[in-house]
Amino acid sequence: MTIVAKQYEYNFTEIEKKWQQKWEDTHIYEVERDESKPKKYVLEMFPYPSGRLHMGHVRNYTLGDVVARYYWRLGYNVLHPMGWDAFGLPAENAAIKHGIHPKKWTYDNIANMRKQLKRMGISYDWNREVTTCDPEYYKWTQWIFLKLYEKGLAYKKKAKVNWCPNCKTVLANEQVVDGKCYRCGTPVVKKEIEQWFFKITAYADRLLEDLDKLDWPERVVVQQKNWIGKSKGTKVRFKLEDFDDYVEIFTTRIDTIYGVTFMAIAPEHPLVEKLVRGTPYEEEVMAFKEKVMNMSDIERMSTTLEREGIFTGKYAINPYNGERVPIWVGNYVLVDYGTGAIMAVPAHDERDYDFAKKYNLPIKVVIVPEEGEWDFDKGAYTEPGILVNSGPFSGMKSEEAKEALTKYAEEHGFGERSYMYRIRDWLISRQRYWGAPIPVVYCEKCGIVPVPEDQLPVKLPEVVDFEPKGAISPLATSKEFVETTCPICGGPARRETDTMDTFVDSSWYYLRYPSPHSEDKPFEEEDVKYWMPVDEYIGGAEHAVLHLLYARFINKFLYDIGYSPVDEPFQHLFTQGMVLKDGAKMSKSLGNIVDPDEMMQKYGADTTRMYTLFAAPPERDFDWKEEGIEGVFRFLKRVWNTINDLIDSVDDFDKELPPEDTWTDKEKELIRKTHWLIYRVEYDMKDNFRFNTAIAAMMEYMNLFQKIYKDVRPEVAVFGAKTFIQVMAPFAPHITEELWERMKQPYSIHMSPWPKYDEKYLKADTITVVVQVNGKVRGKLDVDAEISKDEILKLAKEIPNVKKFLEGKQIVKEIYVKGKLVNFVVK
RNA sequence: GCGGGCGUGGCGGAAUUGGAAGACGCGCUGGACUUAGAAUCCAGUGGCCCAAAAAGCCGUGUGGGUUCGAAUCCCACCGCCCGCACCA
Repeated sequence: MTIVAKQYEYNFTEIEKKWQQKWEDTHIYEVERDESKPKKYVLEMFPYPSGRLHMGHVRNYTLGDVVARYYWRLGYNVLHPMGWDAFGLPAENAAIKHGIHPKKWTYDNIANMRKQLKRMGISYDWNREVTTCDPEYYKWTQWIFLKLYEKGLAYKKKAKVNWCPNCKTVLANEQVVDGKCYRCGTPVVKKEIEQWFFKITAYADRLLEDLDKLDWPERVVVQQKNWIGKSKGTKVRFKLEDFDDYVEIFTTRIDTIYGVTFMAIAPEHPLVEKLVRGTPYEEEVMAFKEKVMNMSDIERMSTTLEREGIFTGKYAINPYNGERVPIWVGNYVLVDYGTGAIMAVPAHDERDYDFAKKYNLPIKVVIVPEEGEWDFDKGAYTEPGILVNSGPFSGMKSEEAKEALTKYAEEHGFGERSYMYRIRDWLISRQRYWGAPIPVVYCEKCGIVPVPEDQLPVKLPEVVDFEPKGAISPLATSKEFVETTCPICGGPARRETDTMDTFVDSSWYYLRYPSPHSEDKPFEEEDVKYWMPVDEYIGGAEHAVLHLLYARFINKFLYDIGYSPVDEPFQHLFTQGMVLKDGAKMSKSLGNIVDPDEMMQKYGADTTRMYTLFAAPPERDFDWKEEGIEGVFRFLKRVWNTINDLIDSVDDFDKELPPEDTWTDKEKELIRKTHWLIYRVEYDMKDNFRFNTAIAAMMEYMNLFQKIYKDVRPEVAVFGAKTFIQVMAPFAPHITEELWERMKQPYSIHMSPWPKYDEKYLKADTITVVVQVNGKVRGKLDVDAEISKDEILKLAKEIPNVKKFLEGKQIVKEIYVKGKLVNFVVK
């Protein structure tokens, strides 16, 4: 048993500082476009500069760093940049609360967080730092707006929009979760205001189809698919009985149209008023409409809300069979989906069924199951089946009937094939100060006039009254900002005072890193052509339908107008799990925050990094445990002591391994394990970043190394130690760099080639074969790897314990799985 | 309700994809070194049976199935997490 005699002081603070300085001085992580080398673009979602890094950031950026460092070692030219999603409400709130200017607040926070990231030893190319609130950046955010406007994809309209009374601004649909503001949780209310929108719906089909090209987590893909919510169906126009007008409906179940017994329209539908005006129904119907419209979104969206409705007194005609169909107003019909009106088929739709039961409307069966019976007293039959009572279409199967009925509608001009989407256009105006101004002016003569490109950026004025004013942006208080001249006629004009949603800023930042200093273009063609797409994008899954959808949209647009070289920006997406404490998300109010600075001070950056990787598989949530980080700290100290002890006893660190035929058993064991380690870590890197098991392999290796390094020749031990720290370098960059230097190796370990394993050392010459009888382990054999089946079966039968179980039985089958096990099946 | 994921020791988690369940770490127990502790090192650690060991039996949410062999595949059920949810 060998015990490390000496303890070496592991002064991580000094070591980490020393190397961070040297990396910076020698610019080793700075990268240039180089067509002669293969590239990798590794990107982590940039943070909002809140002022302090949290453990979620530490985990996120450590993951990215390991990947980036690994790719460097494989010989790639690696782009690994960092920046700041620097516009946003908290800066403005700080200004209101503490009287600090949002700009100062933001830049102070950035300075602190940049320091924290450097202290973590992340391999960023800081020359490429991008800050979205920098006029040199938002100039191009505004430019993108102008390009969208030019193509008719940015437009202004008066709309009922989501308003957060707490944040005092409007929100996009994606930013409303369960009827509440995604940021502060306040229930949103509807407000009718003129707002700017981006026409993301024009890209709905491509955003949907191209999901198949991406190497993304299923979960995120599914979320985007649901959000886009495409469904295939048929539009049908039902003529009104008393007017020269019609009700248009959308249905995915045109095969049930002979079963229509009423129609239901949304209370907000413009037809409602027209149908009942001046009739005895008017008063009641309008009262019902009021009642429904006064409900909050939360109430209205509630699944427990009872289906209610009211008859309008009017009828429409089913164009297929000429039947008169009563028109109702229903609270369950949504004005902003489909056409805001439905054909109701109680026999084959649960909602219509409930409604019909409640108001005693007829239930007409037009679909029966292909096999078996359906009891319509119990509920609607909503599955496909065979059509009955459907005129000439009776007897057809649902799928076939859908085609035939749609074709019929098209031929007779009262309907056609149609697709509906759940996704709405992206509302991008915000009534707040700290954002990129929308580059538009309003001229009395010329109307809406986009600011010419050569006048960008439209700069934010420094002095304004930040106090929110309701539906008016704080920018409106700045006379100097608002009052301008029209770029067309030169007459007096007013600037748009709303700013853009911060998700616009972050929808293209990955394109800026390749050319962060470009002055007359958002980015250079050769740069993005070389670097794009992002090969590895790492961040939280909470952005599934926010940032990740917006970024895909904006990139597609830039691709279409010839700027982005790729139609999808993020080839591979990795969504990491959260860091919890005591089973809950860390938060100030719960008082369960673990501070990264504190951890780095107590254990060092290497330990903190490795613990966040070791604690759990990276895609899973994990609970922060002080004992856990101590375990990793112990491991690094063990590495430090052992390798320093070796270093003390060796002079020449560059000696070749001795010839293979002279290797002792222990040397052979250590050399084999070394190859195994490289293989294991590579395997885990490739298999979805399984860094937890990669680190486990390093620990396993160290356990063996420590046991036998004194019993092997120095060159063998040095080979093992060098390989080990080379493999560990992407995970713990400082301690490995220090040990590398102490082994007199050329700077820097992080630019040294990744070690290679040799297959032949992965297989041992002797293997342990398990011997089973009827599937139960009864013995083991250590045998030569190349042993024949006959031989091993013979040996197996001689094991006393196996013999015991074979005695008096008849062997019906003998199984030998090469290198693994023998199984005797006996009776 | 629909869709997706998961369920393994006291805990976090392994199991190279159908072949020794529990790697690695934490925790715990015993020991060495120490006046003592911390640190470090060594040994042990799924349960049952046993004074102990060997041998044996049980064991991957539950019940069934396929297979020589199942944590892994199939069916049913239970529980947890995530997403969607009157979408016509």
